[in-house]
Amino acid sequence: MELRHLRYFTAVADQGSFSGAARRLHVAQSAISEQLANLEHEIGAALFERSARKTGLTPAGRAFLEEARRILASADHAIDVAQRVHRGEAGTIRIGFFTGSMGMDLPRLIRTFRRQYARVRLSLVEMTPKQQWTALLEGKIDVGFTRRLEPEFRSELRAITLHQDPIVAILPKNHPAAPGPVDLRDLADENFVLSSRDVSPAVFDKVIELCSEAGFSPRIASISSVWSSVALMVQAGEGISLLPLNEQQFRTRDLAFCPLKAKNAFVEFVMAWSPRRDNPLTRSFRQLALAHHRDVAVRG
Amino acid sequence: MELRHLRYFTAVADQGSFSGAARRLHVAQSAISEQLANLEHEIGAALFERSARKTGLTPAGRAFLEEARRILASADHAIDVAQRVHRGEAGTIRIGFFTGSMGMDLPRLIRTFRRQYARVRLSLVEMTPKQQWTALLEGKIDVGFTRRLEPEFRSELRAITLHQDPIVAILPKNHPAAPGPVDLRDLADENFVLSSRDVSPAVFDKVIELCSEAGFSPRIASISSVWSSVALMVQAGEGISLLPLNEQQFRTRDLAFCPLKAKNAFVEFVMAWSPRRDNPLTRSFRQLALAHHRDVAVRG
DNA sequence: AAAAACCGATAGGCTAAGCCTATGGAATTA
DNA sequence: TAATTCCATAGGCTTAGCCTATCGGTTTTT
Repeated sequence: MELRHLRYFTAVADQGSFSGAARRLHVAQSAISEQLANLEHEIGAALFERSARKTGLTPAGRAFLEEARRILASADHAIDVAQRVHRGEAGTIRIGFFTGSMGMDLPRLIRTFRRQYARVRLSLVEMTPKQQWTALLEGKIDVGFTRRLEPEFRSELRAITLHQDPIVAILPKNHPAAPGPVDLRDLADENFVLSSRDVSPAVFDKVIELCSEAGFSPRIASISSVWSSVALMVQAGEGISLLPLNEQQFRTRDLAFCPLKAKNAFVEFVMAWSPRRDNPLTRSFRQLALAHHRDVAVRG
Repeated sequence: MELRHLRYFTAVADQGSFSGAARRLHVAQSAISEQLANLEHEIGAALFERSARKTGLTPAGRAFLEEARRILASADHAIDVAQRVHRGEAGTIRIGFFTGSMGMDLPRLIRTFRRQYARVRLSLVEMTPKQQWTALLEGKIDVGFTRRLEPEFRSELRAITLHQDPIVAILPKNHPAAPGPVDLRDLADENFVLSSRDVSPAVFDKVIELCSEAGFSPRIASISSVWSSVALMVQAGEGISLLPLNEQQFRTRDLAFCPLKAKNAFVEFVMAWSPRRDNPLTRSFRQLALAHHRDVAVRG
């Protein structure tokens, strides 16, 4: 079955006549006859009742007509949708985010965008900062809220810094250094519970860098990939941790979050995209995100 | 655009490769290339990003893919629906009825049928008994609840009598003949408000026949096509009326409905259909209607 | 570093699908 | 009865869609 069959079929149904439809479609009547015979043969049921002088639908034909109209309308719609997306008037923006993005008021940005671009769907995909880079390259997401890019991605991806996220020490409530500000040198002999480098090289490397500037290399007791298990470990006395402030989803009563004295204790929160896959729609999303974030930054 | 384009398109989208799709569809890779180039040209937007080694969708392509899948599914569905209707498993039964049919417990029949044939839609069309005959011939309805057929339709249509509907005299409350039983001869000098012969020849002719048997031909004061205006006329003292009992939708306080003494004061309530357009679905509907009516008759 | 493998685009030829004109049978209209 | 209108069918033509083969480009293998 092809759309041609449906076009012919609906034309005949509309006109109530094969030859009438042929005139309307600017083809010979025999073409209509042949195509509809094929269609009926494929379906295995008569769609028309042919009696000389008058042509009407069978019950099966009436049922098929409803569907045929719907399909033809959908076909037009499909082309229209593709064109609108091509022009940047509609579509889906796939957004990568990670736990820490939520602290940055991403939800409010989403709401703002939804209001302004009602025809645009937003699809949110949770990924680690590192996963987002490759996802951007592969075109699995259009924009990523992630950490500063590793050098190997700098040529292929663009990124703009939205925020400097302070790194804090996470200590048991009763730790002598709490509540800070903490000098990292005082923590040199602690065990560290860090988040995996696979999740966010930027954070991991920054932690190592800070420790090294403080004159030691951290003794790593355990590595974890999710915030909740880091919290659990620290509470359990397994060690202490250093993490960006915004990655903490909820403050736990039993933990202290202590600022560091080091002035470069920050990791960047960036919005990244692939210039090679740029398109009008994601461009306007980025623009709005930037404006939105400036707005938030000024308020805060 | 043809369905072929959509089949090729979704295959490529699924396989992530032109040649892969070609293998799956058992055609040459060049055929895929050509057809998709045509499709993209018609839409006016690229649907795929071709880079050697990897082929992915553009944003427009992703949007189009959703629609394409829907359309292909609809096409399968359309064929399926037509086949089911052809086999009598689904479809729409278009039923003609007139005011009097409601008195015959048509609503309950509808409900019963709906329960048993959930996939079948019933479409109810109000028409006069006479309109139903031609509608049956033209295939505008599948079954009609109507009055006895005029002779000219007897060869083309079948009808089965469900009920004999007594004709009653409709008199002002204080009329001397009320509440009956009435001998028609007592009404010979009255003015009559009758319903139009165009609405129901059976009723009109029966009324004339009854009067003629009573030895007079009725003086017709007014002819009306709807019950409510007949009631209005009689209440206003314009005349009296003779109508089938079941065509009265609601009893009005100011009117008397009086049985006649004549023993043939009946018109038939019939179910009619066109044997030429018969199909399994309407056949089973008729069967159920018959059983249902027997049931009602026994109870009453 | 060269070779092999794989990708999609393109060219040229072939075939069959779809269209055309012409005709025929059936029913309606003049 | 003749003329008209309907749809089906036959036969021929054109072209759309498919095939094979090849090319340039990239990745993978050797």
